[in-house]
Amino acid sequence: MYRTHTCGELRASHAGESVTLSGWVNRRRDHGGVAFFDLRDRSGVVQITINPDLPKETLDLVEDVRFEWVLQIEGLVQKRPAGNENPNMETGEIEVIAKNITVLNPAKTLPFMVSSDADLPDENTRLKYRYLDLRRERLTNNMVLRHKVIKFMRDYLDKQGFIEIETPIMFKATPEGARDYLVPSRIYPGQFYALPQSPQQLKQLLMVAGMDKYFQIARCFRDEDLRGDRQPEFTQLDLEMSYVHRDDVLDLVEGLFTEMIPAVAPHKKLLSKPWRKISYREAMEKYGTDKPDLRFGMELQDVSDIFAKSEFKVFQGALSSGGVIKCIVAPKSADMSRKEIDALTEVAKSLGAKGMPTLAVTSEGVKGSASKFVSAEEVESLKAKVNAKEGDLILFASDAKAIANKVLGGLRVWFRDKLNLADENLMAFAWIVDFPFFAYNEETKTWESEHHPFTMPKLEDLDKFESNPGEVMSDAYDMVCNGYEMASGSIRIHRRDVQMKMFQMLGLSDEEIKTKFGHMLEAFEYGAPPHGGMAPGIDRLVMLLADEPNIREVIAFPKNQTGRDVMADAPSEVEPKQLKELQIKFEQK
RNA sequence: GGUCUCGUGGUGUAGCGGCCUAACAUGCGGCCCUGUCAAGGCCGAGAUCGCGGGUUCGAAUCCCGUCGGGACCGCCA
Repeated sequence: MYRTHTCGELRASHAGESVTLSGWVNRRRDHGGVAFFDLRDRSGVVQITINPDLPKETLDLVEDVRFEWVLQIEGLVQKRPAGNENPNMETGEIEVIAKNITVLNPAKTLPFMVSSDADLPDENTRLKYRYLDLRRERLTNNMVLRHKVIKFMRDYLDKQGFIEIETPIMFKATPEGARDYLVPSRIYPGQFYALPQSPQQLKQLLMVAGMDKYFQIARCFRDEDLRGDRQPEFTQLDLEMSYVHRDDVLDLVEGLFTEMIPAVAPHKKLLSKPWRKISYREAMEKYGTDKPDLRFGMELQDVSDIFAKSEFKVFQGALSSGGVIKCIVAPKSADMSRKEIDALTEVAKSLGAKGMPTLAVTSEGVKGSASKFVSAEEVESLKAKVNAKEGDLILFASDAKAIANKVLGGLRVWFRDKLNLADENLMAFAWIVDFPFFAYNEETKTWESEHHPFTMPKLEDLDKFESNPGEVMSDAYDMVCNGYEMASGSIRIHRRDVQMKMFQMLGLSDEEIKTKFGHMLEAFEYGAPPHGGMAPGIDRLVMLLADEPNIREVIAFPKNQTGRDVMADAPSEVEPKQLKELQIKFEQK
């Protein structure tokens, strides 16, 4: 038997028990006479005490032991001598007096220390030795937290009458949306499976199949460029329900999250119960994004009316070409240096701004790049309207509304980080609702579905489908939290005629519709129930709950920003024989 | 595809034209040490400063290119 207990579970109540432990040497402290090892397993760390009265060969062995050796310890649990307790350790009241030590496996010197997060190595090195990096308490805890989150979801949904159903990883390529990862077929040369961007079609077909309430911890694949919160494969809690309206879905998921957060991450507070519902339009107007961070204010304000007769050419120009003048007020930032303002202007430009006029409210009146061009009356009405106080910095965007919103939304987040405006223990969940159904693509001059092509339009907008597609609202919704999109969902189309119209609006030919989506349309002819669902992203959720800066920290084996697994070195070339079987040849190498 | 940024012993940093024969911490090796918990003390080994080219009397340091990492924009139905 390798062990009778885990390292982290021992407490004062175990005093007097003989135990066997197995684990890694986290630290060693050799005093020449007495020596200590901290033995670690997933459950935690416990101090092993080696007294000098052990046999010589055991003491010689102790001399050789180094960090991360795997040991088996047989010993006696004892309360530590008075004054020697360590309140910083879960097991700090006791120690295990070693009677026998077995080396299960020695270890080479590791490329980095795993017993401390100080001097964290370069991420590439961490990823190359991911199996070592995961030994860190922090990453181990992340894996445990992730397990708890998924376990809670399964238990909760089970109680609510959901069943978990697996859907294929090898499925069919879809024309719209993200790029597909393709899997060549050996049996059908020249044909490909696609890895699902989400189980969207399959879960709808499960509704047609009468499964009623389905969920799955589903892996999704999208071949797009990566970010800190985006991996090529990621995990969603995918769920779908029959005979529901929007609020049935929202209430269910809100209930799940509201109960889950205190259970798995008690230090996190919820912003509000029930969650706010914010229309897409309001989110864009007030926060400049459809995934607002609601942990702080600094809302965008439209001040076009104040500058209707402005002398400032920049403002004039924006208004005369149909744009707006909007601003945000950054608290206690009137003294920002020229250098900082310049750097921030670059941020604004990267978001599409042509410039970034500012007004600093100081005891000696307003200063800043716009101060020369604004009248005293304008300043007074501005200060009153946006509630700017001495020491505040007002930043403007004057442009087409969409650009102004985007720029100020970006600056708002920049100030959040600079001024520490957001409480990191707050989970500011909200629903974004009433999305437009179509988005106009300026490049291709076509209408595209804003969500996905299976989303139900609002019934009252059906007659605007052709006359005014931009005004059609959809029964889609997003869950946002702290500036991240956490989930996306919708009530789906369950009627063949509406789905057909949708595909036609998106410019698909009858032939394309038949070959790409024929199975969906046919399914809808056999009595498809009204249904809807959503899919919360698990990686981002765990990232926020674990206070991690990116989702790689909560994924056991993530890929780097260029989509590479640096541990196994994938993707990699394959044997010519494999390519030949698939009848694949490359034009050049 | 674009913008910004980083690359110095095993690891993390400092150095940013000559004081560099590259510093500090940690890890590593050796010795000492009976109550530590980032144990402590002493000694020692370990880096052609990512790579290539250029400027210069002289380059870790400046310039160009390239490779690799990260952040962001595009992209992500």
